[in-house]
Amino acid sequence: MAENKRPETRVGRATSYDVARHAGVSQSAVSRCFKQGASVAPRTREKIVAAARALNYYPNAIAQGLITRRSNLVAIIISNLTNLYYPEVLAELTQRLSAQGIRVLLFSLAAESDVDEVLDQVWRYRVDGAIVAARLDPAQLAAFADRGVPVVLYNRTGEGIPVASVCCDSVSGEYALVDALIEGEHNVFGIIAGPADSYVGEERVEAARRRLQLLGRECQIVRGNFDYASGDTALKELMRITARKLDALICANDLMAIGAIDSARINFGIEVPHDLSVVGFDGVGPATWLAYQVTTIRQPVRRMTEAAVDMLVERIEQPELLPEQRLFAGELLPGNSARLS
Amino acid sequence: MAENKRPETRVGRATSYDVARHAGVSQSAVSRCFKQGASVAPRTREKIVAAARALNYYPNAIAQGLITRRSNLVAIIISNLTNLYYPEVLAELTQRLSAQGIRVLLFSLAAESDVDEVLDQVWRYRVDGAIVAARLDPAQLAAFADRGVPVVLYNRTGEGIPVASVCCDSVSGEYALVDALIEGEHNVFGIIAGPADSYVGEERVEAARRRLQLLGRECQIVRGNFDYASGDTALKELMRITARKLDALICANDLMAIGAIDSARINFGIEVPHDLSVVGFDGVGPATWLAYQVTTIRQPVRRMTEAAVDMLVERIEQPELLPEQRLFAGELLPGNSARLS
DNA sequence: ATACCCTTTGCATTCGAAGTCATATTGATT
DNA sequence: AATCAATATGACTTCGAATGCAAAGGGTAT
Repeated sequence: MAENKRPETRVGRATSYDVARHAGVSQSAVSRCFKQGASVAPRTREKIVAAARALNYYPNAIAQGLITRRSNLVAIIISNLTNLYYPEVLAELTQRLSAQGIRVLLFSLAAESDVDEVLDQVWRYRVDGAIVAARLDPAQLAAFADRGVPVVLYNRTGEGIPVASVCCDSVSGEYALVDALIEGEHNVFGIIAGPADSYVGEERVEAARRRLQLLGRECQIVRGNFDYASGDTALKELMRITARKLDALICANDLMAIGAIDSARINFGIEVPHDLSVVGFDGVGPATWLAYQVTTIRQPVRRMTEAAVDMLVERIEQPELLPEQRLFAGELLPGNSARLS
Repeated sequence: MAENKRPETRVGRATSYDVARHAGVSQSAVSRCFKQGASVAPRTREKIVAAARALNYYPNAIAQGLITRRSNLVAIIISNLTNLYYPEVLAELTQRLSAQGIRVLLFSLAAESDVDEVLDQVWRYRVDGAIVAARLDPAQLAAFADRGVPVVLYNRTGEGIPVASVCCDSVSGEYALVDALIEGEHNVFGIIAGPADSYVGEERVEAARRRLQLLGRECQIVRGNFDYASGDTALKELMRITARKLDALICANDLMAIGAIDSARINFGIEVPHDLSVVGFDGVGPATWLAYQVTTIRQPVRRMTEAAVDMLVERIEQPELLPEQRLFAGELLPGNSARLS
């Protein structure tokens, strides 16, 4: 400990060679020492650990990635983080992957058209896998398969192409909502759809429409884009179309439901749920706020993210595993934004 | 083009050697071809580009990182993504970094105590820099300096230790809010603070308290934890303490302000802003919803994220640059949750 | 003491691209 | 045709850790 200079004055960080020299062993020994289950004598290990600590040594994950062909990186590709629903998903995914010793390379799309540029980077970083909550076209999905990079889609499917995916069941969810509304004796139904390029959006609307049709009810559909303002706009449009007769409103997500509720109360002086019942989908935080208590389907985010991570890790370890789709039922939150009986 | 097998049957992806062989040139040539501004004859370049395309070649960023000692990775460390304010920041940062050719390694903390484990990984991946929106203790900050990894703190400072940071000015923001409330002739002031370990939380509360004191007003302070439910709880507590006389409420963030507004209206039948004025901080999406229209300070997120990325990139390129603090004034959104005059 | 086995250890090579240096090619100039 | 500069190209080494293989060490049984 007589040295008062830094152990190694070089600019870069200590390498396994530095540690080896300091401990009087070979580089191989250092490598083995940090590898779980390799044969190293206790005395040697001690010396190496001491040297590593003295030099502040951290193995270079980049070099490890190069030689082992395992980057321990997973790409998470999310289209619009501003959708209130995704932050929770992202936090869950990140923490679960961390727990598995996997790091997250995050890609957030400003526009869906940026997917190709993102994929370019994904290939370069030799990620071990990817979790995607964005629309991928068949060619893009094929690229993953070609390269042997496992993918798990989140709340999307391959739409014909076999890909592993985790989804919340739109159909059973919407059926439950529609059935509950029917119980509540509503007459004039409206639907606020999501943007046309949203997979779950279309699925939810289609399911609701079909169920209503089956039960012999007409409905008006207006398109929104999943945000608060579009809930307001769409509600106004529906009020116009139905000559203010609307009394049951199905929204493709909670945020639009909230926008519609506010609009109904404030712009039209309508009481929710007394005069108008509104239901949503997702179970985001604000849906449970006192002012809204939206009747909605809560997605089991924890179970879904757990499934996504499990499926991905499995496929990284066993690339030959076949695609599998896992569909989780959501839970009906009765809330207080709809008369249900 | 007579081959109907894949160009290269190996499991891994094509390397620069494969491309070189296919194009009949050396590996060096391939490397140069993909490097901006290197000398390659047009004819050679064509051959290489054609070969690269044929083999579906993407340079291995891991290998590049090893040899150049530049990973082009930046760590983003965020404590609680569920804070409504961060998703927007994260999306902005990610997109801006992408535009600079930098990839994001995301770390989301479940608990503040996980920072050391996260940093361990940060060192291993040899990130070029980090943007941190989480509490770092002096030792952790020193570790960044030791390793020569530039950091930019987001809405935090080094609290004595010099570090580059980007913040929204709590003091001027709270002064503006307090002054506006004073204009509105309020008498009984309450404050809902953030959690004790939040830097901005403490700063905002302290600023508001000081300003009130300066103007000769007393106030009651109750601690919340930045979420909706704690706004509700804290409001109840304040109503108890003040024997329902509370008529001006300053909340350390918008989410608690919203919780308090809902609680006041629904649990106490109080009219906001007629009987109670509530102000927040941040300018998150829900603050502008029709039902709330929170009077608040909007953080200039775009300018702040731009500054954070610029500062970081500058420091990656010129490590000798000294720490700099950039403080952005927020904009007072008058809203409709407070009587201001 | 010898033979034998099992654990430890080091040497040398490998991953894939970048960059240094020396050589080859090209073209312009005389 | 000879000369020189400028450009183009390839051979070789490097980054830092992992690993196959051979050799050395340590212990036990004979």
